[in-house]
Amino acid sequence: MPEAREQVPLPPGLDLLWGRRERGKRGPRAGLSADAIVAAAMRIADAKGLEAVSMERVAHELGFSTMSLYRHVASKEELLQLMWNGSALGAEHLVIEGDDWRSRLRTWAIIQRDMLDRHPWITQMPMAAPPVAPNSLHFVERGLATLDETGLDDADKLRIIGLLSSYTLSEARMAHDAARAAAAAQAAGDGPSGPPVPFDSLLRELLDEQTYPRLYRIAWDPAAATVSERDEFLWGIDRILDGVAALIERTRQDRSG
Amino acid sequence: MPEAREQVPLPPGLDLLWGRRERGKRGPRAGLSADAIVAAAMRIADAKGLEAVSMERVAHELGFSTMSLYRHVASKEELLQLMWNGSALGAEHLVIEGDDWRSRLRTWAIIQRDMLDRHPWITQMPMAAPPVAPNSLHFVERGLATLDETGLDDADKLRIIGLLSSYTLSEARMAHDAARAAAAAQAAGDGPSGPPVPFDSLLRELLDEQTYPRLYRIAWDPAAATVSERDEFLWGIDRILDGVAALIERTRQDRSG
DNA sequence: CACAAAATGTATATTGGGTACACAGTTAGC
DNA sequence: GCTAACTGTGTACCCAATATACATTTTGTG
Repeated sequence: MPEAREQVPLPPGLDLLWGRRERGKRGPRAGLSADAIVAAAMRIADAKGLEAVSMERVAHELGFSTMSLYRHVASKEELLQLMWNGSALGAEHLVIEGDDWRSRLRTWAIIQRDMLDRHPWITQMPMAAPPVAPNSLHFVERGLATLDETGLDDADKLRIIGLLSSYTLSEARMAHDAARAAAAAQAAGDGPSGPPVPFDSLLRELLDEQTYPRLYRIAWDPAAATVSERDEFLWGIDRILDGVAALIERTRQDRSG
Repeated sequence: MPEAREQVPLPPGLDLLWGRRERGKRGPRAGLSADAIVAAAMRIADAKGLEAVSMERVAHELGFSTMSLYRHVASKEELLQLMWNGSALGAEHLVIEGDDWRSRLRTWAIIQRDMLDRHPWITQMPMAAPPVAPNSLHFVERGLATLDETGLDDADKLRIIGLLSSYTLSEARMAHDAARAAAAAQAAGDGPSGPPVPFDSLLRELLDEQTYPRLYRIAWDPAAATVSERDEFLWGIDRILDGVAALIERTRQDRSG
């Protein structure tokens, strides 16, 4: 792999992402490319989970030898970075409809959540660095755009985007973790000890009333647990949007007052 | 390791956490214990990061052989679960001061953030299952208690706790990732290519005005980046609390109206 | 046009980490 | 004292990432 054109030294992987890694003209035409590798890795991750993504497996999927990947990708960590960026593919052509900032911002958050659900492995990725990938930044840019006519200053807009992203990412992660755990329990439960125990009865089993009075009450409330995870997620988004609305209101009053 | 007492089958690791894994009386007195192993693993993780925690290293730290750990801990994954629970040690004796729900809940969130900062590896942990650990649940219970006199119903209280937790966890994760990346760049920058590039100049380098107009403006704004990460975090907490306040207000009106 | 330089793909080997397994020594209770 | 239930350990195996050296292909240059 040739050195990056001499400029600001980018963190590993970012040079490729931003098109700053040049390939020489000599040598055989490459039968492989970073894009193909990333696509194969994403296919595997979508189908079998992130832990199924090994260099050997990706290479095999493409019909090449394991080591051939290293001619196009510096390390597995870099490959993961590229997968992250790949997951946000299409953010550049994203158009968000909506009359007011609130419905637009809500849609933006939902799109992000859907993206995470489409590629559940994203929430499992060990991220060594803040994701400064082109596609991610496109998506942030679209988020900022939803707040164009709110009168907020730029810093606050960015903070709002960060707030919603943090929450969305975290909720998706928990939901995916739970789904994985359920699937694992399912698989294990096929064994000697019968079917797995659902989460609720687990809590009922473990919580005693003295130590955890409030949780105990919630665990035993028959009305609980009727809300889907997605609705729980949306509930949280709406609370945050309430907070944003308050901020916008206050900002407007400050300005006119 | 003996089988768990016959009851509801718990996910791996939880039986130990909830004191349901019995040890026989015969045999030599154990020189090792799950607690000691977890403590050693946490020491290593605190000092050298989560990736430094290997079974070999933990065992060596304790002066035992690698395989001895497996007499007390079923797998590395279980050890990680136990570490997670260990990080929330002390939640049972937590007392949160404050006159109104808002200041109490704010304090609760800050305590959680401080806990995560004390053990940065928590945010790196691959969590295969929702954390149903005694200490974590204690902490949740304390969070619910801050909302005791708000008139909210239980389900909403739990959602609020989840919302704040999600945000806090996610923010801590990003902050730690960034810190790790900076440290890594520091180490790498000692090499041939000189000192590493700070995050801001990186963005200025990469963003072009046409594609990312809003981000471009923010990146080049001299007034930006003067706020500490902690203040950014608190800003988000306050937005969420605004949203919670709105919900409480609305709930009270619904009830009286 | 020959040939050196620059690439690509691959086989081999090393390293590191998790863990199955068998065995030796130890202790409680019959 | 005998035995079952333990504990700690050495050895072996497997998997995954990746350094290295090599054969092969292409290109630009003298």
